[in-house]
Amino acid sequence: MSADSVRERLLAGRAGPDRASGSAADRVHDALRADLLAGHLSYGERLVEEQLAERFHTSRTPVREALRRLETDGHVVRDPAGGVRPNPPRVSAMRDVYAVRFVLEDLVVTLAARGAGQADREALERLRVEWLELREAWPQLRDQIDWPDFVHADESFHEGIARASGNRAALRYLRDVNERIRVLRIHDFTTADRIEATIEEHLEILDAACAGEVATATALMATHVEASASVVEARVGTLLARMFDAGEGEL
Amino acid sequence: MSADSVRERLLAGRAGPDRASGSAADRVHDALRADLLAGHLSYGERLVEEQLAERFHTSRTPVREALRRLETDGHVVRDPAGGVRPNPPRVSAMRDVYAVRFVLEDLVVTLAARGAGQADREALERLRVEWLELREAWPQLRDQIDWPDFVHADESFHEGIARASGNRAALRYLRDVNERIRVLRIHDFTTADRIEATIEEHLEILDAACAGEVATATALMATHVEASASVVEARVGTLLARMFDAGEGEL
DNA sequence: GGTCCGGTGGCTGTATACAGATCCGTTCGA
DNA sequence: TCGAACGGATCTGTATACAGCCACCGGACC
Repeated sequence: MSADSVRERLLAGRAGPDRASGSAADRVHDALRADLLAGHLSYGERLVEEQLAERFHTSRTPVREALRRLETDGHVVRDPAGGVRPNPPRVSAMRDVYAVRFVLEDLVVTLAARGAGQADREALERLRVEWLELREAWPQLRDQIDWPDFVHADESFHEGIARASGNRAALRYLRDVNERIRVLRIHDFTTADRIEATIEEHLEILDAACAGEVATATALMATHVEASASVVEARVGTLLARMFDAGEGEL
Repeated sequence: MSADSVRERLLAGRAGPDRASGSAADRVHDALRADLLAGHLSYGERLVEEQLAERFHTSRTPVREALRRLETDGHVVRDPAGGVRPNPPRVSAMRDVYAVRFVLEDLVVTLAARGAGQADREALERLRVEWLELREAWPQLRDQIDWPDFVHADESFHEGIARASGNRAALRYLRDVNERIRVLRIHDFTTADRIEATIEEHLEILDAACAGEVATATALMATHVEASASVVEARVGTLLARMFDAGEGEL
């Protein structure tokens, strides 16, 4: 397996499902979501349907729908004065979502490691092979990718576990959780150390899960998610402080 | 506290937030949701924007929005042939959602019983008083209410715990969980026995939580939710079998 | 008889006009 | 000078027309 193909897979989920061929509502939604995640919109800025329609060369109808979707995903909040504005990240809200993530990740890794179905076990094994390849390829990749993009590889790992759990509801809720904390988790992988540690942790979890060692797998997963939460909280704390100083957002 | 006022509180949440004054989209959404929960729509029936607009004396625009909301709440699914149709309940999907509910209820009761904040502790105490009153009033209420309506009282108990946990994300996800299993949970409270047992279990949980006995509270909550799952699954199993015999839905 | 192809109806996606609510500035009066 | 009412700008909610897609159906050809 070449480093290039691993790199391709790693970057595949970067912008989410890249549906250039989708409806106008999809286009607007994806574009705004990307802007929000990249921090291109300041938190005071109001997003007004008419203006967005003009910007995306479409009418208000698709824009309306896109804004509603962004709202239910927690990316924007309604402004009493009309329109919506980017939902400023708060440390307290992040802690709440992470607490939910802990218990959901524990649930899916338990189910996956218990491995009732043959198909689930095989899915775990495939995931393990992928991450073995990624570890192999990392020395070459580290100069070729923007490290924050690694968050998408990380998400695909956790999504893989959730799939292997066979619990579709848990998968759906974990996706929602990821959607809500992605804007912050981008700040997780900013050093090579963090990425290399993450790769090792993922492989340890997969080893335990594939071996059916439920207790080991859940313990490792708890440590893994805990570490991510700590790193993100530390980084985000200083980030929010900086934005606050700059008068860009409210805490 | 009179039985009447308890009854009033108990039935308050019956139809969800009853916003007769809301937008047309809200009206359509609430009406369709009520129909779906009451089982007034057969699972084969396609809901088409134009027809619904005529039925509710409005245009397609609010109907569109209502259908999208019902879709994200899992009440309807898109039909490849156009429109949406009621999402037929499946036992396997119910088990998945209940597995998520287990871990979320465990999380919130843990947080609530740990009771970091004074306000949370007071909220728990108020909830306990409400259920003491409900137990008191039950002998009179049992002839005055449709027992399935008790599901709304039950939900308000669990929502109260989630509020007292102080974790807004968990509260949001539990609301979503409730939204998805309500159509089935209606079949939980069809006997006086079940209702009386539920009241006692709620009070035991609240006693433990108010006393800060975390382990006891979580154990009681687990037993409580487990019992609900069993009862619902048994009832729903026969219900789905009957619908299937009648050719109304697909499994 | 089966399969492929083109027509056709139905439904969604989108554009656009209009109505109603709300907020802000201004002006008039005390 | 302060307050209240008026007016206008702005934005969302809703109605409606139009365009395009897609499944379904019927017929022709293999």
